Amino acid sequence: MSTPDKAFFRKRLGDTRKLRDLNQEGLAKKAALPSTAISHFESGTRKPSFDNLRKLADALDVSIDYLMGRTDEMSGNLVKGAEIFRDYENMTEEDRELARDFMSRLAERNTGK
Amino acid sequence: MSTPDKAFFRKRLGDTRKLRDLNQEGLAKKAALPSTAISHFESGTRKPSFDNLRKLADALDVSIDYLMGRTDEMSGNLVKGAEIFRDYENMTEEDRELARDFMSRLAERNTGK
DNA sequence: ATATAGTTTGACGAATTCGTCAAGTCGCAC
DNA sequence: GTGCGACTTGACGAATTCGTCAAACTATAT
Repeated sequence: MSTPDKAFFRKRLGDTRKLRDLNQEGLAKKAALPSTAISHFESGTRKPSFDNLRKLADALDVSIDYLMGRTDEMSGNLVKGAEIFRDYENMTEEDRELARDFMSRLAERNTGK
Repeated sequence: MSTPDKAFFRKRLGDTRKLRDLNQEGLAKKAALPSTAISHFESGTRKPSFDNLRKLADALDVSIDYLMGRTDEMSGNLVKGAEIFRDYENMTEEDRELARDFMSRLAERNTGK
């Protein structure tokens, strides 16, 4: 289950980058990182920090679990509107019901239900 | 933009740990980490390294993307409240703005911001 | 052979996390 | 009040990553 191998990460990072038609410099730019950092990651001399891991996943539009070899699904369900989920978690259950109603009503306008 | 703030990880870690009926010591043992490390993570004074992030996700049996707030999926099953995401994706961008506004307003009642 | 693009490698000080430990806080039971 | 379990906080040296930079290597194309 667990994949304690950083070799997985190295390979997945490089493969995904090429899949996106990016060279290291291109990915570096998208992720706001120095291109040497990308090289260090792909050649296995460094492991990314918490923040940089997220930058990479964001730039490549894949899940972190995929990059780390914990799943074979590239993107699962990436959150598009993460902020509303954050809001949702910060509500009382009472307000959550309000929120669910409101959301479903807006959605119904398009699903024509 | 699509990057949840660091507070998200803190909250998810603690919430998931409690969901698994573990105290910090219990999670520490499962993840082979000192319990003080768990505390530092949940109180936000440290961010986990590449290796420790995986240990936490393995011990809690959730995806790393969930812990980091990049997805609404814990492992394979949809989390409560996920239906609002389906709704969100079915809206026009115009309505999404309405939705975001409404959600943040409800959340603000509790975050006091 | 020369040039260029892509990548690798290693060094440097700065910053952060590492595990370990001690001491402190908080709530709750007795 | 006393004790206890759960959690927090801060310090310490060790280890690792950070960004920056320079140098070297590998193809490929001219």
